[in-house]
Amino acid sequence: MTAQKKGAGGKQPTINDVAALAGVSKKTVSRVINRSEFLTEKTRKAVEQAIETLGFVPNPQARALAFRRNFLIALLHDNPNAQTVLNFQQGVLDAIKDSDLALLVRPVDRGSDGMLGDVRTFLEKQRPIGALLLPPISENDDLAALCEDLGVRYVRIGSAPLDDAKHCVSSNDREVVAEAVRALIALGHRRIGFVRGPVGFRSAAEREKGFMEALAEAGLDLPASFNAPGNYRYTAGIEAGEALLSLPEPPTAIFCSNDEMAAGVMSVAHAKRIDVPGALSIIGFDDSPTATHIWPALSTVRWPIREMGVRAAKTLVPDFLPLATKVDERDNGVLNSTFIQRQSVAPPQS
Amino acid sequence: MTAQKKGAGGKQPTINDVAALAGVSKKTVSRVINRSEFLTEKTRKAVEQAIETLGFVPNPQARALAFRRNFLIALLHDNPNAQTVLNFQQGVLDAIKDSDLALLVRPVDRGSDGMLGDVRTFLEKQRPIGALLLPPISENDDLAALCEDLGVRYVRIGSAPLDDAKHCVSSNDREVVAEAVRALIALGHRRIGFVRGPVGFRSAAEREKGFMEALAEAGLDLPASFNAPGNYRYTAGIEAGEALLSLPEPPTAIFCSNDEMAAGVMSVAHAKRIDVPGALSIIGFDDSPTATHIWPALSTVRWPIREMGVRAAKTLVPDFLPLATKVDERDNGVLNSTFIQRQSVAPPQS
DNA sequence: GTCATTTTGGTAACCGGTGTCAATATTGCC
DNA sequence: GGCAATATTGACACCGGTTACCAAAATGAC
Repeated sequence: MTAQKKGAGGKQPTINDVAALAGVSKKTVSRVINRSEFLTEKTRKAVEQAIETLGFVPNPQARALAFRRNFLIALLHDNPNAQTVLNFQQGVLDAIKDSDLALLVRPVDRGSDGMLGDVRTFLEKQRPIGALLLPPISENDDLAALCEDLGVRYVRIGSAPLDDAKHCVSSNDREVVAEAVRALIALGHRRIGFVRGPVGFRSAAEREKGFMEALAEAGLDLPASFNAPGNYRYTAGIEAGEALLSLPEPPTAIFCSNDEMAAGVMSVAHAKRIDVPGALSIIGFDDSPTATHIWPALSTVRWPIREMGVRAAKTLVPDFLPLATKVDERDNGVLNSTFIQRQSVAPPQS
Repeated sequence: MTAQKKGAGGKQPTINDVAALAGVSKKTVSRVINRSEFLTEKTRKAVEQAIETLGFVPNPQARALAFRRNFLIALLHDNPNAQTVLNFQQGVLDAIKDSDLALLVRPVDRGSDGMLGDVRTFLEKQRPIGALLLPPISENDDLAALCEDLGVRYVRIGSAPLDDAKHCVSSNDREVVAEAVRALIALGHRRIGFVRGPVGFRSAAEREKGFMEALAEAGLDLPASFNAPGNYRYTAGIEAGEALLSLPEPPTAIFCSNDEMAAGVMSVAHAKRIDVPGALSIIGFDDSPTATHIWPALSTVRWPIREMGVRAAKTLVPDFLPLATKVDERDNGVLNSTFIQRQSVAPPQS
């Protein structure tokens, strides 16, 4: 029972009450709150005792005003994938759990003209210590510049380093995509299709690079007809599936740049009575809930999104985190994604 | 171009700067900010002009301190469904868009012992104006009592009224489930299975009631073997599917209490080569992304979650919202869910 | 024109913390 | 013991707004 029950009407005790009770000045209490090192053990104990007795909780608004900084960090995201956002968010919360920080969430409308202005207004009004930028908006350099300009720290999350390690946490998507495609090749696949991500997305480019690398290693090439455009949406997967699976000699395996599009391709396969994985292997990317909710379960690449949230928070506000299991200076901020094998992949028929 | 570009180092202008420029006292500026009525048109214009020129943004921390209240509202959620949380969140943000409010997000671990204590600590530390409780934690009366005790307003979101209208926004799930089941019956289905939600969840109970109502109306009953337990997870859907579809006389249609379980049932049908919807119709609930990402697309019930977010915010903090399209006093806080027909439903065979 | 009443603007105190810097222990060293 | 160096603590202004209260100006009644 650490929580002291206060009568509903009873006012919250202030630092002055604590100071009076402990017989010290409010500044000393402030020092205890902020874990100043220049304190006698005896004084500290006395103050802590008084805090405990009164059930004192420092007023964050007052602190924020005095510190000229809010104890808030902002999570800026466009929402391509709700589960990703929430997992990341959970990671951030894991990291700031025992700190004084709280998390502000702010969806951003990537498309809109006023986007930059909106974010500026938001940051000016809330003045968070820092901002975390989730992809795809993390790829927007103007946003990073805006944070810089406003003196708001920032960390960008990406599928490959977007910035120096102080400002970026990323995963090694390219390598893992290559690994996944190598697995297809090892099974005997030679006609492998590709469904691209949206133009201009770094994540899409990385996945494509990984795919191409694996193909090149094996001396295979990608016919234009096997290379379908996409935009990370289910409907794009449907279109790509229609296109690739209507070819006279369709691919025996298709790598899709994300799970939703893979689900679309799989739907087309079902509609065309093409057996998955017997006649067609499919791989996606993200390990979204969809990956395990479709049948057969989708092989995919999981990026360590929650862990990236933890890492991002530690990178953003190391000085506000308790006992901060510090991020190694020499760390480059790259975390490992994993290729996950499920039932959607098998050797090609005969 | 409302945003004024400030040099990076340049300090944020304060109310004093505005007062000086406009040639009035800070009190007058404060009156303008807070839309006081006792002001000459001329004075107000002058102050607004100065604010515009300086790009002044009132410091929310200072206001919060002076007002003795934070301009924050908290969203407390356990995460059964990421998309739901995010959609609701979006609705809340729509509602508070032009206010001074910001949204704090706080996942809650329903299972953990310290849950109540954690939430208490959070609320005491952040002191938000109010809290929004998403299901399933909205069903926890202790949480509501805690808010009451701490003087934090709250609104509970539920599948049926959980509280008086001042504290609750809900949808009419029961009716719409009944409607969906009636649709099955109208198509000719007589052997209809049911996959329940988790025990103790209000939402699960409501969906079950709706299902039973429709059956009763048609003079049908639910054999025990057609009534499968579930917990809203995909794996529960798999188990339920295995059970129901292995019966000598399996149901021709199955209503699942949520989409994930419906996806599980559908996977089993695919594995057993049972044609959906030819030999088996399936209906889910939630209209989650999964519903449209599986094949065939799932008929389901969509609850107006984003709109509920808007409504919840309006109910929680009507006094902080601009021109608040006020919630009608006579409104009971119930919004309408919708039955959505997709490809997973058809008449029973022969 | 004078007095009472209503509007408006100004001053000072305050919200609950923190920074600065000086004042007061405490310790080390000769 | 005396003095310098160092460790602790406190006084006070200040963060950027708000309210309380008062004074000045404007308006209306006689």
